[in-house]
Amino acid sequence: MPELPEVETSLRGVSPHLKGKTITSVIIRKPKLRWKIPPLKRILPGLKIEKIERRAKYLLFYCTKDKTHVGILIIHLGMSGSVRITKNTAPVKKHDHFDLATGNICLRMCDPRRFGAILWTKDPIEIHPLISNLGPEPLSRLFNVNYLFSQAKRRSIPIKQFLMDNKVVVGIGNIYATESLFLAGIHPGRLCSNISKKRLTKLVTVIKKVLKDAINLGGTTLRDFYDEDGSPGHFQQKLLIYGQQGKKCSKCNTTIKYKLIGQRTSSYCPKCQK
DNA sequence: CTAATTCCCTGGAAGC
DNA sequence: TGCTTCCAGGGAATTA
Repeated sequence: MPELPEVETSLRGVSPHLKGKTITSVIIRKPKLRWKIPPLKRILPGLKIEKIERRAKYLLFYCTKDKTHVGILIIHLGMSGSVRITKNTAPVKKHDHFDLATGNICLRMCDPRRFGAILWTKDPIEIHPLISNLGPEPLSRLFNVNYLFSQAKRRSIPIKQFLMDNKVVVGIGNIYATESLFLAGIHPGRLCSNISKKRLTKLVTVIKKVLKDAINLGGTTLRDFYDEDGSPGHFQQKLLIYGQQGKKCSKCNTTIKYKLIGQRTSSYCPKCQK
């Protein structure tokens, strides 16, 4: 399930193969993922991929023609999507829904559950409706304790749901919210407005560390995530609390429990997290 | 505005 | 073996 580290891993894997290249062909095998895919066969060929960036969990392919900006291809991996670099001629696997080729090199998107999205916009990315209301990037300076404290005190939801809210901070899903709260010693069900500034300082620090560590290990592969080679990430071997219910806490040996918070399973150590 | 709930979709695991 | 049931998940849409 791609969260920020998995999308960042995808970006870093794919970008060197595609940056500066001209798109030669497009194949759409499944016309609709989360939404209908726009008529990219007619739009993209001949355009140059000027650069690829990530915002939240969106991959952004900036396309130009004769050095002039034309539009941005937006790819969201949903919960089961992945992109990889293949040869054009490589056999198509089940759920390979989309190809973008530059000569022999092909960006191929696979998405079994089809919660992903492929979109096209000519507008500046900041005004796109999916992007314009997003909170700050967690690895940026905008995401700091003063910001988090001011946001948290005007909301009344559990801290875990708060962290997973895109308007608060982007890119943090169930895995990294769960891990960060364990490392910060905060119970996932605690109301966000009821946490001291000191504890939120710790939380900001561990969120940044967990995300960076995961990026360095190529992300977390639980079911569907693979990098641009088709290799899995390795962060799942470092998971201390996510999915560990019933096992012993690595810090205090207490049995790890879990409960539903905001319709998501949330594991926690009842002794270490208050 | 916030918060709570439902829905989209399918593979894999568990239960019988 | 083969069925049925449940669960995972981001985030948009809907409702209160």
